[in-house]
Amino acid sequence: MTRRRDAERRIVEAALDAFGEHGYNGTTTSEIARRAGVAEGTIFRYFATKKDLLIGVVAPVVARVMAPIVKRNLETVFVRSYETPETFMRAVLADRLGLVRDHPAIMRVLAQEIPIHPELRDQFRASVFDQLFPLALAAIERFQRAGQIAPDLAPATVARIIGSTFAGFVVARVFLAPEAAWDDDREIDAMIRVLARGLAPTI
Amino acid sequence: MTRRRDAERRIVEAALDAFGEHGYNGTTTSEIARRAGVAEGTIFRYFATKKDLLIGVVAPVVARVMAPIVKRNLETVFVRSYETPETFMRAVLADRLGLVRDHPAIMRVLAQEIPIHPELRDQFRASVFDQLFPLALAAIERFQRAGQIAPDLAPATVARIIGSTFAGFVVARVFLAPEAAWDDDREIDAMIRVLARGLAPTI
Amino acid sequence: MTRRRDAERRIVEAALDAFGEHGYNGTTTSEIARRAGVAEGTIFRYFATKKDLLIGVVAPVVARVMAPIVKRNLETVFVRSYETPETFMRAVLADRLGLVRDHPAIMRVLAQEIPIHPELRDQFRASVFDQLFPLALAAIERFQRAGQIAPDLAPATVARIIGSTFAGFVVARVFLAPEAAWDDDREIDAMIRVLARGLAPTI
Amino acid sequence: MTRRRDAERRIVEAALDAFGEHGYNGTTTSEIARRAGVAEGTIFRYFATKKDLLIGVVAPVVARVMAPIVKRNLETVFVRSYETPETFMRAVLADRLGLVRDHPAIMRVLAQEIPIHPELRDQFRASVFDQLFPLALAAIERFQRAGQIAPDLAPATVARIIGSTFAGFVVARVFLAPEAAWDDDREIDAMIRVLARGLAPTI
DNA sequence: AATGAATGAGTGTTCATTCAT
DNA sequence: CATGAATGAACACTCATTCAT
Repeated sequence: MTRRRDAERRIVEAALDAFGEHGYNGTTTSEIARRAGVAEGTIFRYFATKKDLLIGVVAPVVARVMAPIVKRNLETVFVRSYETPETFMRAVLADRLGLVRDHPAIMRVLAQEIPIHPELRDQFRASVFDQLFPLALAAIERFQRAGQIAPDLAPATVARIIGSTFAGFVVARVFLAPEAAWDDDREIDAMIRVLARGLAPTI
Repeated sequence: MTRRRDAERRIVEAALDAFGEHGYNGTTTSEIARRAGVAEGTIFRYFATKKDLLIGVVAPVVARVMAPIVKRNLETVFVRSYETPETFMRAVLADRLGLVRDHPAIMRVLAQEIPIHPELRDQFRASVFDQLFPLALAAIERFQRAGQIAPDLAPATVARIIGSTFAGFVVARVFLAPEAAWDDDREIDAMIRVLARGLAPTI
Repeated sequence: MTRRRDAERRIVEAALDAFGEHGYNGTTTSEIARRAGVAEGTIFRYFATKKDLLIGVVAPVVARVMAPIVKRNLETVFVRSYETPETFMRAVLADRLGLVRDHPAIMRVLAQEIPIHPELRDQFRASVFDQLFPLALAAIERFQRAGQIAPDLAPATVARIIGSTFAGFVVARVFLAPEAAWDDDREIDAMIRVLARGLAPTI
Repeated sequence: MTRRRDAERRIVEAALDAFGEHGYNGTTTSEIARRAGVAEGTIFRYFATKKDLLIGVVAPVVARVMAPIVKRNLETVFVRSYETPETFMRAVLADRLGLVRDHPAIMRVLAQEIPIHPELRDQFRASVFDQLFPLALAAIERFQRAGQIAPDLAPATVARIIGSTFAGFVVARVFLAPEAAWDDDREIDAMIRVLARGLAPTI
């Protein structure tokens, strides 16, 4: 039993690593088997096809890992009334950065394969995007009504600017230069400060 | 000559489209030949291997299309002394958005294949990133010395925030929702305003 | 012991059914295991290889089921002096039809696999054909000497005509149209009558 | 062009031989390629799947070789008013024997694979059986009305007896003992005589 | 120069067989 | 003994590349 779960887990991890390095189409099942330390046939005991390793392993990880975390953390984040946009953004960023730091390989594979596989795209859109975006818009509008974010900015634009800034940091931090000496607190402070002032209403 | 260049051009365009849709590894040379309206063997008269269609077609497009434009436009952009960060950012954004709008397929393929092919990554880094980033940092530092951008922000952080915000807009605009009704001027105004205020020194 | 024999019997029956439906090469051991309600490994406790399920199960069935019945019934049939070819043919046909009706699946598998597996062919030829044919020829010659079958017909030809006519009925009856409403007695009467008259000496 | 047709023909012949020897499922595409003297990939230039080698080569041969010959020869055979059942049966047997003698391998493969592949069975039934049987029944009924075949015999039974007798000869002649010294004329005479007398009305 | 048929190494997948539990 | 997870050789099929025309 331990063995079994162990083999499946090793296959999934090997597939993630390999997909991340060479892409889905550039990865052979024999390489996954070699990396996982199992026979090639063993892969197909757990996943009927190679695509099931993507859809059935990467995507469920989206659903299971992302959605719950998203729901649990972000809902409290968004529902909870933050006093200022700063504290709001700081909470969101901490959550998202933690998520990516915990699952960098999955994020990487997702980013690479989503443009190519419509199934992945649909699943990702439905399970993640459609749940996050409305919550974010609602929170932004609340801050606009409270006079803490400029009311003439379209909420979608605000969300995109915040999201882009965070995503840029996460991508640079985790993918582009993971080995650089990052001072996370300083970076986060800088981003929060720039965004908070930039989004504030004109006095 | 015209004939020849014509065939080569059609092959390159066909490869770009196909790579963009199915990725490099998910595209067959026979599909490229079919799309280009040439025989499969003809492809190999112009490109010794399939990878040369990526390295030798996509990447040279990076070098030829990006670098010159980059050099010509951005150098003037960066060298020219802008009066305010607003005008600076507006010029940069206009240039980058134009570039992506003119070559969306190449951008897409680049984004997809760069994580997979080290050669592409190196070439891109050398020809684009290494040329842009120092110029951007220099401009930002100039604004900081002029008291127009907060001096306590790390120039690299500033560059990343600006770049992320612009990239987020471009990605949404060109790739994620190209069919939506975008009011480019309004979006650009919003981004510039948020960034300018956010980056401004504390009074 | 009962258990064991029970499992073995279920495996054999499952194999027969599956071989009959998809052929030997088209049947997987896992399907046999599923049909038999045993684990895949259990099959190999009783039969060292898959081929032993054909050679060692189907063929022994030929030897055990066919030969004894053959010997017991047909020897009495052939040895016993029938008064007329009609009664002789009627006895043979009844016996053969009963055999096929009792073991239709084995007959079917035999017919399908004999052309492919030389071992099966040899075993079948030795255990069945070589025992039947001489007896049949002897009986026919006896009738010819008794003036009940035309003496100018080659005994082998007579045997073949009788055998073909019976086989055609059996095949149609058991395999081609098993669900049709057959009036066995009428069909048998017709065949016997046609053969008896056709084989009778010219007056 | 000659080359091309030559390769396709060699593949078909190699497939026929191999299927005949080891059955469809027992034959590998690499063996077919080796026998045909082409690369394995070449097979798939002409036949998209291995099954197309069966369906698309064997079955069309049924349709093309059998049906036309059937239509041309047998229709004239059946439509033409024969004076006696003897001449009728002699014509039918000559035609069928010729067909099998010309395409023994295809007949063999058909016999082996028809029980396993429903597509083949349906195609064979529709293109051959459904066309032959009604014609045969009509001819038999004509002879019964003319008082040349016993009227109390069911036409289907008569057809089956004639067909079985012929099939038994063909099978023995072409498949079981192709190397034996056969006196075809004598065998045919014997069969025709036995059947004609056997089927004749009681005086 | 252009073609596209031929190639064969390589791919995802299957399955008879083994063996630790 | 029975099990069924693991195995890996073998399979049908693909596709970048070659080359005779």
